[in-house]
Amino acid sequence: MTQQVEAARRVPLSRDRVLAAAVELADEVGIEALSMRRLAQELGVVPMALYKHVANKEELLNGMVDAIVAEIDPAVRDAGWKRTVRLRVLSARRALLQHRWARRVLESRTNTTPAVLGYMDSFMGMFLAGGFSVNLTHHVMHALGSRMWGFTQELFDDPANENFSDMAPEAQAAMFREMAERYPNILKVATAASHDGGSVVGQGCDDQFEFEFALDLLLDGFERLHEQGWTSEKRADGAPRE
Amino acid sequence: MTQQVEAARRVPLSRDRVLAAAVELADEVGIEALSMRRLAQELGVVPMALYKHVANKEELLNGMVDAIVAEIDPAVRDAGWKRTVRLRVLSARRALLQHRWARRVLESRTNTTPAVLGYMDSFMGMFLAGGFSVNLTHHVMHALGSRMWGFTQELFDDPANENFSDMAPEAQAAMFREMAERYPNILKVATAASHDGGSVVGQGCDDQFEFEFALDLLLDGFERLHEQGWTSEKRADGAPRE
DNA sequence: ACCTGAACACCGTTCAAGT
DNA sequence: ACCTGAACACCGTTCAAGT
Repeated sequence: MTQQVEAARRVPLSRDRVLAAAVELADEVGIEALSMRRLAQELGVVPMALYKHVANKEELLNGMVDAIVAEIDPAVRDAGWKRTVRLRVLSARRALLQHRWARRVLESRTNTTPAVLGYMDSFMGMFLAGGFSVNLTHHVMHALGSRMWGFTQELFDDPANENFSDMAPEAQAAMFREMAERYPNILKVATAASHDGGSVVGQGCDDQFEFEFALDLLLDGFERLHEQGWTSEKRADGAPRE
Repeated sequence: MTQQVEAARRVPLSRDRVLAAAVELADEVGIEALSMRRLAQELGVVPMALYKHVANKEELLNGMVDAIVAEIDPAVRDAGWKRTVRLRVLSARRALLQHRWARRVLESRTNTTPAVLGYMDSFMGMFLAGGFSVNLTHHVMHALGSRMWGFTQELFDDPANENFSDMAPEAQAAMFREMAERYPNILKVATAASHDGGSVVGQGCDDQFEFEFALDLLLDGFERLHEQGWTSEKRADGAPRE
């Protein structure tokens, strides 16, 4: 450990080394525990030394996002727009899932970086190459939203009922009764979902399946609109075309 | 101002008063400037006084979310599932848009509160009442994701090009050339979008339109699956039913 | 028993003093 | 000119001392 620090001290700092260490540290201890001070300590330098390579913490986070975006596979060629888009999204999903902090950081970014813009540009290119009109491409990008990054807000991120299995049987029963009374529909859906899944509550959802379910619903919808030649453009008289 | 503080000091603190003040303060100064210390100051009390009404900051944020969720209109009756769901989502959207911090706080919450569970429960109820199977209801809820809260991650939140119009003409032209070279597709889509919109870059997107576009794509998809009697349930031999 | 000021263990970042 | 320790202005929360 001390050896690592010593070795690290010998190699001169660089922006890349700072970013790589930040990604690694966030992977290990979580994004909320990633501070400039802690990162500096990990690199064996004084906190202020970081500020020569990143302007501030905001720029550090931008750089970290770029590093993750770089891990997304390039678009496959000659596969048809639908398959190309689908594969790309699932590749993005894989990259983002490997760094659990990446989703939140990406969402919180307001200044889009070159890497992010580049990804979006190539993404739009897949639709345009597939014959989509510029107009439809625009709306379709909005509809995908953060799904183009391979994620959507999962409403039960880490279900709080992880401790459910640790609870005493009578406490479980009481919670069950309360759920049945106050949230009958949730209970119905949750128990059905875990039917062939895992435990009674929680763990029942296959995130990957749900993600692809929604993705394919949208892609099918896009396909239908594309075939119809749908557009949101107004005609000269101001009435919508459709 | 001092009068307000004086008046506030006279009324005894309560959980509701703390939460209301927190919502108001977040509306005014933004969520990142909302601190326990600042909130206490606004209420004319010592910071530690807050801890008698909320266990910690996390619980304060939970309470704030609940307050916003309470602003969402109840489901309309006898309107058909599609219309009911649509109206509810758009009502949620209105509530969430009135408090720009609410989206981020809602997303960051991991322990779902009773109010949030109640909303989700009534949301599932709309599909079930519309004749959806429990199975389809489950997947459909996942597909809606955060859209059921009336928002989706807008990829250009506050476009950084707000300052674009402030730039010198030659700087604008240079940026334009760089965009054309590095991000040709983004440029194409952006200029087309702002065709009947506003300026050349940015301001071109009607968020409300884009939101409803995606929402309706999904609702139409749900309708189709519902009519087909789609299900993800496995048959006895383990093969998917469809 | 209740209330609260001081203190603790952190932040990101500035700045001036040291080399 | 470069580097960096101390300092500034904050956090959320603990805790003991005061009433």
